[in-house]
Amino acid sequence: MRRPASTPPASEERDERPDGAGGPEATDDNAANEEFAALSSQSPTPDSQRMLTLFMDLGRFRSLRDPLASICEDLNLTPTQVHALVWLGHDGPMHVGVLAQRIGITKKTITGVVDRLAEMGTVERTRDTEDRRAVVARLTPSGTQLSERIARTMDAGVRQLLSLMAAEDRDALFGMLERILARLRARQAE
Amino acid sequence: MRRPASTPPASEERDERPDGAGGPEATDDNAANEEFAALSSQSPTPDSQRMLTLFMDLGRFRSLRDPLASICEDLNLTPTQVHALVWLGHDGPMHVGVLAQRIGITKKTITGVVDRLAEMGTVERTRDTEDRRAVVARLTPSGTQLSERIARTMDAGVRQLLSLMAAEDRDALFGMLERILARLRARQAE
DNA sequence: TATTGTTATACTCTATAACTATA
DNA sequence: TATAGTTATAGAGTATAACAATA
Repeated sequence: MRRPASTPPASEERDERPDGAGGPEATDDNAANEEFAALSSQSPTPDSQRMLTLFMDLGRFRSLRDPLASICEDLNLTPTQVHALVWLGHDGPMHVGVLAQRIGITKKTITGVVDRLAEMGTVERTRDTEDRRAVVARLTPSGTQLSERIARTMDAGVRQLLSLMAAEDRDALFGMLERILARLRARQAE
Repeated sequence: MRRPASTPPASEERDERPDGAGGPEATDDNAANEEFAALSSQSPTPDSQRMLTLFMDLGRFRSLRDPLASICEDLNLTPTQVHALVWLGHDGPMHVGVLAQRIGITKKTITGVVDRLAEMGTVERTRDTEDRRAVVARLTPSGTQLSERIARTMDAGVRQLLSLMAAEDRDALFGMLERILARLRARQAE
């Protein structure tokens, strides 16, 4: 899964992997990367340690590995497949390269993922008439049905989380997340 | 990765996969499962839909797939390996079965994971003298060093998140998470 | 008999490298 | 030349099934 542990970085020909993959189009995460490098050289703060401890404690109740893992179990899908179906259901048809960005995998990997989704009849490929190099992935009716089922399960998970919170905490959380989002968007616009 | 898509459930002989895997010892997630089944049959609420929209919007900036993905990149480790090292570093030596629970994989899978970690010299196996069936995994000095490096990177990620929030929001979030945790613990104690 | 792990098998995910088609 | 995807190859993750050792 990883490089053979002996291959040198060879940073020239590497496939772009926009991990902090941003807006609908390209993103410049250079600034974000530099910021993170600066942060990495600094020391933990009381706040960051407190937050990490909370995360680990929560991880004892629900695995931190993949929030969508339980959905995969029930529907007999892999995490990657679930993420692909969720994004296609939420945003509609898109280039497979963009889909790869959303999921957080490379363009080489997305080919096989879309292959298998197409084989099971949930996704179909078409060529973009504008740019004939590009391949557009789109949900089939059966895939739409499946993605809606996933969305319902995700919604139930969210309701389970919300049921653990008092009403005022819920409202506070919404405001908090919206402010974080506004910051991210402002930073992206730069 | 999944079952061959044709195998019947055969719910008798299946390996236990405690996805909501709880405390240090066994957990009864029967109650939690029943509650979730009840939630799944209900409809989305304005709150749950608002929350889901926020999640998806955040997912455009940072892939929702695995929060630790970027650490894997840098250190040339897989997500599963990172999670194993994090838990062993945080909680100390433990039975490989417990480690599997923490990560969210089955006991069949943990064997290969620990195999590879042992090959790269970060983890070693010993027998539990109390229960000679059980195998204890423990970090080597080199593994401890690596897990500390991962912890520092995680801390930087947390500081990056906190830097997006106002001081009062940070305090509010801590209180919120602590109350959620208290609820989970109370429910577990039942 | 029940529990803890391991082994064997098969499929999926993933990255690297080399390639094709289009811009 | 640069970009969007695909193909080929190989290592790692994962589940099912069958098994061994211990309780």
